[in-house]
This record gives sequence, structure tokens and C-alpha cells, in this order.
Amino acid sequence: MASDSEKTGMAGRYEPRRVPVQARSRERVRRILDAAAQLLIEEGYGGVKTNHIAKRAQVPVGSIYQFFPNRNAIFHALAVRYMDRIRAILEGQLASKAPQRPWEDVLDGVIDTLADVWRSEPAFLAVWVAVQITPELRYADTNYSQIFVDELLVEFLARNFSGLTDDRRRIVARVIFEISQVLLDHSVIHGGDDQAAVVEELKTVLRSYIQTHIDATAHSTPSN
Amino acid sequence: MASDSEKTGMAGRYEPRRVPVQARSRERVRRILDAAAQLLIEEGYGGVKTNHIAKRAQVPVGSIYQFFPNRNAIFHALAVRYMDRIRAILEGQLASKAPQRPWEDVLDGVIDTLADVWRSEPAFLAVWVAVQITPELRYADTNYSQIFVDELLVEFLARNFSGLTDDRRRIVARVIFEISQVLLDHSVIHGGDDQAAVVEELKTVLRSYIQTHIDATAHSTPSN
Amino acid sequence: MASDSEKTGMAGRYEPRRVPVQARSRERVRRILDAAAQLLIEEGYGGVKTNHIAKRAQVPVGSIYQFFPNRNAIFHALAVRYMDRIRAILEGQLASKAPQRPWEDVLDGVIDTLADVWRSEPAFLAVWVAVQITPELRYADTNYSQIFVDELLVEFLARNFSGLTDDRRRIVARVIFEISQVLLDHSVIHGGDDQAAVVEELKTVLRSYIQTHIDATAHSTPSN
Amino acid sequence: MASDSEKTGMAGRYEPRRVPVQARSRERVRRILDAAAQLLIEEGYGGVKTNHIAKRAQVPVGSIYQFFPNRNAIFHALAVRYMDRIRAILEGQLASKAPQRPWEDVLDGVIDTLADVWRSEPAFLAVWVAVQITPELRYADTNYSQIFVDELLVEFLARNFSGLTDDRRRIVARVIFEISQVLLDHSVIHGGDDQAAVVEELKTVLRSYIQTHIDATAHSTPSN
DNA sequence: AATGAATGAGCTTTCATTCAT
DNA sequence: CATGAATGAAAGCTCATTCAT
Repeated sequence: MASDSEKTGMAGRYEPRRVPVQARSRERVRRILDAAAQLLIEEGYGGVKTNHIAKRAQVPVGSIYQFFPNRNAIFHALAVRYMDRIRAILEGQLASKAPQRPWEDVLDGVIDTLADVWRSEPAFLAVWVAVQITPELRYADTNYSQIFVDELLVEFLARNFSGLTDDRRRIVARVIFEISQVLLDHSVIHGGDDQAAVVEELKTVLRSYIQTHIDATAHSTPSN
Repeated sequence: MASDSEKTGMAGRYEPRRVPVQARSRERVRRILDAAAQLLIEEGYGGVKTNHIAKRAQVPVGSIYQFFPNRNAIFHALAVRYMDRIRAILEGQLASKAPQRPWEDVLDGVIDTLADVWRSEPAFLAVWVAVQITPELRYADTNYSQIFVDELLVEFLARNFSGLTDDRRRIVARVIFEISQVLLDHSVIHGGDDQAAVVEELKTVLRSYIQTHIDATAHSTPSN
Repeated sequence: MASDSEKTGMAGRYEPRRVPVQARSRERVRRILDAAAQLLIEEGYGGVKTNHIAKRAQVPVGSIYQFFPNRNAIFHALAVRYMDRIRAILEGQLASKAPQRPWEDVLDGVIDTLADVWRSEPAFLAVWVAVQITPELRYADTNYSQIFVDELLVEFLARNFSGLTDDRRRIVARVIFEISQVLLDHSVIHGGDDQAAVVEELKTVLRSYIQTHIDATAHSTPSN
Repeated sequence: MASDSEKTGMAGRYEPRRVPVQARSRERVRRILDAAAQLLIEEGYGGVKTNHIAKRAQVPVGSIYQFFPNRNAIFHALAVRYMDRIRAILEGQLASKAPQRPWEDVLDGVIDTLADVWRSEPAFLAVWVAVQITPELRYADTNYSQIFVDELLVEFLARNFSGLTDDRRRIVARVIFEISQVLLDHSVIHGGDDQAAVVEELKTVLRSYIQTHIDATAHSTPSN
């Protein structure tokens, strides 16, 4: 089955050369990604040289190229790794298994959890920025996140208020996602004293935004 | 008005070497910036080489270094150029001279105007991204935008509802600014059919967010 | 018959590490050489990587090094394989067992047979070129071909006209050999319409060249 | 006007990036080519590293890439340079301005001159071999030499005996050219005592070959 | 002031060969 | 014997910046 990216004509460039199966290989890849993330934080995109990554990860350069076809593929993998963590958080908290909590609480919980991640792992932010560097990277990235935004956030919205078309719901979900990203980034970058305050504002923004849609829906379909 | 660099403490690195006064020089600088913006869209930050800029701008490389101390200074100048345009728009529409329109209308007007700019100049987006990449650039430019966000947006908020502390108002203003940026970016990147829809969502987001604050303020200060 | 390497004084470097005796091993070596030959045609000497050979031959890289001490040894083996085929052809057609045919006919027959080989196996050409590239390989292989040129061609010349010194005869034989090679190569490279024509020219060249020597010999030794 | 190579789809890769016009630049390019030729002789194709060339030529690597788009382009340029020398020799000796000498003498003269060149410049041989390494290089090369073979050798044949069709004449010319190359190469490689002898054989080969064509022509068109 | 050829440190990537399994 | 992941020296090439003209 062809992957999403194989269809775009813009991708495939960052696909892993070899997927590590043995424990030792997986460990290696992990070390490579950790080193890259660390360097990204310390030096910024331009400062991340393949040889530095190798040295920091305690692997020979050659090993990097066993798993990644090129330098940018490392950044892509990093982004995927972090996006997967976000996905896991969303899955854990948005999924339908805990149906009885009011949506506002669920949302607040998600934001708090994400804020913790952002705060505790500066790499999240760094990766996010790094991935914007090349149009292709950005493209691959957005594609990837779109998948779980669709799966999880759209689904969550659908369960909690039904008054929107599917298309509309996807846009709303994406808007929520994007807003969360920037404001979490912003809270970290201009951290200092306002960090927590910005996170609170994020909650306010999302709550009022969603509420507006609920209200609008309620009015337009009063018979519901 | 003092230039941004005088305030940053990290200043000077991107300051123009020579400010073009003669018509021909000004024209050159304009061509350099246009070329850089164009290349930024096509190739991304990493793909913009000084020699390409020079060739595209039809100026010798040496000329670039007459006006800019280094490559990043070009991106900085580009960011300043674009931020100045945004500032002009905000100044024109938020300033106190047209006091009688309801704030919702003013806001919608601003967003529509900005959306036009973003749509017609994809470079806006590219520049914004480029500036995030280098830590120093990010720092310098965030500061710069902070200035007019403070001046104009904070001012606008202050005029329209007074129930927030100054600090809080600055945060709200910043949140508004960041949200506007991402969603405008997003509307451009995923051009297609949803572009207008995303812009509408942006309006909804901002309106409901601000309204929430107004309401909160009203309650907390019932004498109003 | 002693192997070439015993005579070169530069020997050993390309000697097989292990001579395959079991059927499976022999098959493996054959596959390795076939793969190498094929890649040589497609990519040229510089483009043939050991890993490509292994993949194409469906053997693990390690296997290659079981039989060959290094990359160049593969090319050497290839050259030997092909030279052996040429030798077989020459042996079959030049050897004294078919004494009664006029030398012109014998020569034409040989050329036609060789032309068939060259045409049907483009690798012949590629291998020959590859072997020229590395000084040591060239040395080893020229020596090897020298052996059977001496044995067969010189012998053939000796039988058909006796008026040359041995040294002279070796030079003439070598000249014939070299000319045949280039022109067969040329006929293949510039395939198209002229292929057959070039082969005919080759016959003409060789016939007239040899005839000249016969004539010269006849004059210088009128008593014959 | 499009060059020959621009039409093939296989070339253009070796075209100079910048053609040196000033004396100093021309001198640089000459030094680069000299260094490459020298290294080719000493180390063989594989031993010629761009950095070695640069060091030997006393230029920075960067300079090489100002004039040549890649490593192979250097070999191509080298081949062109030497082919141009051959062309000059052919032009000087085959051209119609010296019409009265018998063709055998002209031919002998050309061969002797070429033999001198081959003997005195080992690079000739090395370059010839190097150019065979990549299919594209060989192709570009043959194309280039074909031009002056057509112009000069075909023309020479046409002037001296008229009994061949044009197409045939081109083949004969090419055959002469190829034979001369190998045997000159051979005379140098297996130099030693036989060097002069091989050159003499080359003359014999060519003379008898051409004479055969003259005779054949004369017979087939006796009325001429 | 204007030019653009010159510079070379340093980057990414490759690939023949080995050797632990 | 068989395997193929691991290795890392070393190659080709780039490109921001300078400075002689």
C-alpha cells in the first residue's frame, strides 16, 4: 500500500533507508535523534553538522547514513518523533473512552499536558522551527500532522457538538492545532514570567472559539 | 523614532552598512530585497545564496556587501520592510482617529487587509519563517514587532475596554498578533479552497477571544 | 600451464582467495562476475560499487570477499574469463589442425566469430576498458593476453609464412591483436549502420597488412 | 548556434563554467590542466583528487570549480586540449597547401610527428585512458574527435583518391584514426626496444590498407 | 564607490572492507 | 562458512566574504 507521501511527488526524500529492528539499532537511531535535537537547541539549525551529530551520538557518521538518506531526513524524523508524542497525548486525552468529562475540562487538560512537554523539552520548539527551513520539509511535516489532527481532533469535535459539516470541522480542528502550536512556542520563547499566563490565554482562546461555534450551531439549528 | 537595534542590546549585527541616499542606490537595495524575497519563496532559507540574490537582482555581489554587513542582514531588512507595512496597516486602521466604529468592524477590516497582503505577497510568509531560524534574527525581529504591537494593538485594546492591567493587555495583544500570523500563514500555505474560510475563522477566533475578555472585565468591574 | 600471475612479478594481488569447487560456490562466482559485467556496461568502471554487484548478483557482500581479495580482482577475473573465451576461439580456428584452408579465409572466419562475440556481449568491451584503467590491472592483463597471442597468433603466422624473425613476428602478432580489439570495440560503440562495415574494414586492414609482409618476405627471400 | 554536444542529451555536463579570458585566468586553467595531466601519469585516474590538482597547480580548489563544473570536466578538457594538438598536426600536414608530395610520404610524416608527441608526452596516453572511464566522457570525446577526423582526414582521402563514397570515406578515416591511436599507445606502453618498430608497423598497416582501397577503386572504376 | 574573481575552511556523503554473529 | 551491519578515512564540492583592480 502506497504511503501518503509517495503520492505527493514532493516526498520520499526523507524516508528512512533502513528501519532499525534489532534493539541495538533502535538504540542507535534514538541516540542519533537525541544528539540532533540537543544540537538543534544549542546551535540552531545551521549549527547541526552531521559529524557533530555522530560524535555526540557516539556513532560513526556512516551509521547515520544507514538509517537516513540525508541530513534533512534527520530533522524530518525528529519532527515525526515529536509529532508522535503529541499524537499520543491527544489520543490519551481526547479519545472517547472518558466520555463524561465536559469538553472544557478535557481541553484544559490537553493544553496543560502539552505545555508541560513544551516546557520540559526545548527540542520541541527547536524542531518545529528547523522543519520550516526547506519547503519540502515543511510540506512533509504538515502532511504528517494533518493525519492525526484529522483523526483525533476532528473526531473529538464531532463527538462534542454535531452542528458542523465535516469540511468545516477539519478547518476548525486545524485552526485549533495551529493556534496551540504558536502559543505554546511563544510561551516558551518569551518564557520568563509570562509563560504560564500565555498558556492560560491559550485555553481562553480555544474555549471561547469553540464555544462560539457551539452557540452558532445551537442557534442555527434550534430544533436540536 | 529610535531604530530597533538601539533597543535590543544585541544590535548592530544586521544594521545596514550604508544607508542608500541616491536614487540609484535605493533602487539597488530594493532590487536586492525583492530578489531575496523571491528566492526565499522558491528555495527556502537554506537555499538562498548571496550570489543568487546578486544575479537575480542584477547587481554585483560586492554591492550587497556595500549595504548589508552579512547574509542575515538581508533577511533582517526584509523582515523590517514587511513589518513596516504591517505597522502602516495597523496604524491606518487601529489608530484613534476613527473612533466611532465598533471594534468588531475595525478588527474585521484589519484582518481583511492583512489577508490581502499575505495573499498577494507570498514572501511575507517566507520572510517570517526565515527570521525564526537564526536565533539572533528571531530575537531582533520579535523585538521590533513587539514595539508596534505595544504601540498600536495595546493602545487599541486600551481604548476599547479598560478593564485589564497593562501587563495583561500586552499579553493579550501579543496573543492576537501571533494567532493572526499563523492563521494568515496557514491560509496561504494551504491555499486552495479553504483560504477564505481560514481567514473567517481567524476573525471568529479573535472576536470571541476579545469578547471573552470584555465580558470577564465587565463582571470583575461591575461599576462599568 | 602456469597462471599469468606467476609470471608477472606483480602477482598475487588479484588472485582468487579461494577457488570455488562446490557447485554452489561456482554458481556464486559466476553470478558475481555476470553482475559486475552488467554493471560495467551500465555505469562504467567508476560506477561499479561492490555493494551493487552483491545486490545484483543476489549474494551478500561478504561472499564477494570470500572469492576475491578486493574490488579490482573482480575486474581481473572478468578479463581473464573473457580472454579465455577469445583464446578458445583462436585456438579452435587458428590451430594447426585445419591446415589446408588459405590464411585469408581463416582470418576472416576468426574475425567474424569475434565480431559475433563482441556484438552479443557488450561487456567484452567494457571489461577491456576497465582493465586499462588501473595500471596494475593493465599490466597483469596485457601479460595474460600476450601469452596466448604469442602462442596462437605467432604460431599461426609462423606456419603461414616463414620469412620473419621471431621477434618481428611477435610484434606483428601484437599489432594484429591490438587492431582487432579497437576496431571490434569501435564497431560496437558506434553500433548503428556501420557496424558490419567496420568489421569488413578490419578484415581488409589485416589482410592487406599481412599480405604486405608476405610480399616483403618473398622479395627478401626469393629462394622461397 | 547550438554546439554539437548540446544536441546529444548526453553532454553539457562538462562544459566549462567560465571561459578564462584574461591572461592570468588562462594561465590558471593551464596550470590546472598541467597538474591534472601530471597526476594522471603518476597516480592513474583513481589517484587524481581535486585537492591534489589544486595543490599541485598552486591554486585554491575553489578556482578549479570556477572553470570546471566537476572533476570529470577536467579530464574532458584535458582530452580536448590534446585532441586539439592532434588536430593542429593533422591540419599542418594533411592540408591541401602541400599538394605535391606523394600520400605515402605525407602519411609517414604525420605518423612520425605523432609518435614524437606520444613519446614526449606520456600524458597523452594517460588522458586517453582516463577518458574511457565514464560512458559519458567517452561519448563526449569521440564526438569531439569525430569532427576533425571528418574535416581533415576525410578531406585528405578525398583529395588523394576519389573512388569512394562519402560514407565509406568517413569509415576509412575513422579506422585509420583508431588504428593510429592504439598502436601509438601500444608503442609507448610496451615501449622498450620495440617502440620504434611498432611505429614502423603502424606506417605499414596504414599504407597497405590505403593502397588496397586505391587498388580496389582503380579496378572497380577502370575508366577513371 | 563599484566590481566579481578569488579564496579555502569545512561541509555532506560515499563505499571498500571487516568481523561479530 | 556465511552474513550484512558497521566503520571512518577521505573525496568532491560549496559559498559567504574579501579586496585588488
